[in-house]
Amino acid sequence: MTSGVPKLKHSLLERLVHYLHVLVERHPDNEREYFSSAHVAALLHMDDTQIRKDLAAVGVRGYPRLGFRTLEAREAIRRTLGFNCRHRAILVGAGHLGGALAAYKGFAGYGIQWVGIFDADSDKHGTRFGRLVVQPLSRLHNVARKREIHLAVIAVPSGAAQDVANQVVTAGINTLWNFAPMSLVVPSRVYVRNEHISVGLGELSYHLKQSADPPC
Amino acid sequence: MTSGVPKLKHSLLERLVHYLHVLVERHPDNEREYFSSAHVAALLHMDDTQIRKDLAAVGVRGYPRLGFRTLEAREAIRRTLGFNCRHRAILVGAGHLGGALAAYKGFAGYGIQWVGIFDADSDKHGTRFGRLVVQPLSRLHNVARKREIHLAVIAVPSGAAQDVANQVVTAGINTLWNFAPMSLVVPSRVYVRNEHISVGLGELSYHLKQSADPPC
DNA sequence: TAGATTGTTAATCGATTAACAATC
DNA sequence: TAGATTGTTAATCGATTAACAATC
Repeated sequence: MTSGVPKLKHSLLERLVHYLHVLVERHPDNEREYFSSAHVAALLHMDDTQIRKDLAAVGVRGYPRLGFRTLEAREAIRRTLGFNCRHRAILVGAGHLGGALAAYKGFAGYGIQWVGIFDADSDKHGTRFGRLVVQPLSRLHNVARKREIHLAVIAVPSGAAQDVANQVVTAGINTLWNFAPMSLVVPSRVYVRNEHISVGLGELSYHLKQSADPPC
Repeated sequence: MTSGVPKLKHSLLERLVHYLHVLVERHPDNEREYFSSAHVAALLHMDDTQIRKDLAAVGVRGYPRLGFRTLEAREAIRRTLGFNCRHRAILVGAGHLGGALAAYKGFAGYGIQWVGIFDADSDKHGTRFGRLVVQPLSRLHNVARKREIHLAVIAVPSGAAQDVANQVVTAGINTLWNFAPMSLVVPSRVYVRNEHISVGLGELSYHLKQSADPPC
């Protein structure tokens, strides 16, 4: 491995997303030209040293007495995370969840560009989702041949997920975002991010159990 | 802090969920009476010592030469996470995402029992979601008065989320599962788990940027 | 018995936090 | 200048991994 750019840890990436929230979405401090590491740290219940180190890691330097430039930090984080790139993505599954994802306007701000929506159910074919029309999954190959597709979002029932994953991988897509509550088996070159609902639920359920009175 | 039971770390809870997947859902090894820590470790790309320590933490002892009893470990994890409890929950938001959550059969296996679905949009009132009918949010207080509600799942657009959170908290619900892509301000006694799509997206976007050719 | 696997202690590693000099 | 805040090194803390005796 002779790559010059070290791969950033997931934990850092996650913290960067939180910083971005604070910097752009969460607080009316948006408008402030500078912010201090202590300020962000307090909002996120973190140590301020961590903030400074993380910002240094993405190439942002602060100014003693003033803090960090909001605009500069925001753009550096966005660039680091790749939110300024255009990620061409397809959505497989036009059910409730697929509909929710297709309807979410926020994706555009993160660089996601939908180039196709697919579903196995022929009743759904032709249905409009914004600009796009639901197509049979069999058309995936044609779509993928025309333009490189970077990401496939899988929002189908568990029973269909592995089959969909196979087809998507065969079509040459190497990054998968899996919303089906099951693990997918894919070749090692393929990257899968699972959005398993049970992880969050496990945490919540434990919390509910702990605070139950009388104990469940 | 004189509580006898130490609060388990989130990281442990998350690992437990993964073990449960492997043990019940993921592999046909379901049927095996025993499993070894090395086996689970290999499937999850982890160190086997970690598995043994985690199982010990939830009170499961293994048997030298044999491993751990599948059934015993599974039930211990489920009990630890509270999946054997009945968590009475309401769902606020009957849009795409709310529909996806209401339709997900898996929740029953995690102890979630829906006791009400609410939406601000009067066009949706009366719509059936399985056994339940969408009600106006104003009826929340009545529903909450009849039976204690443990959890409120918030699946409304960003703009409405804070308002919904306020009402839910006023109705006496102290645990929130927030699917709206924004942070909620709540009293400190209220526990919020955020399911922010941007966290997963940040990781994926970074990965896509790294593997982009030509670089985005 | 020999051998596979656990349980646990010790060692390592990495992440977090504290301290403080440098800066404007 | 005094004071607030960064940048960075050192210290602490906790999590991970290695080692190995105990067990069946």
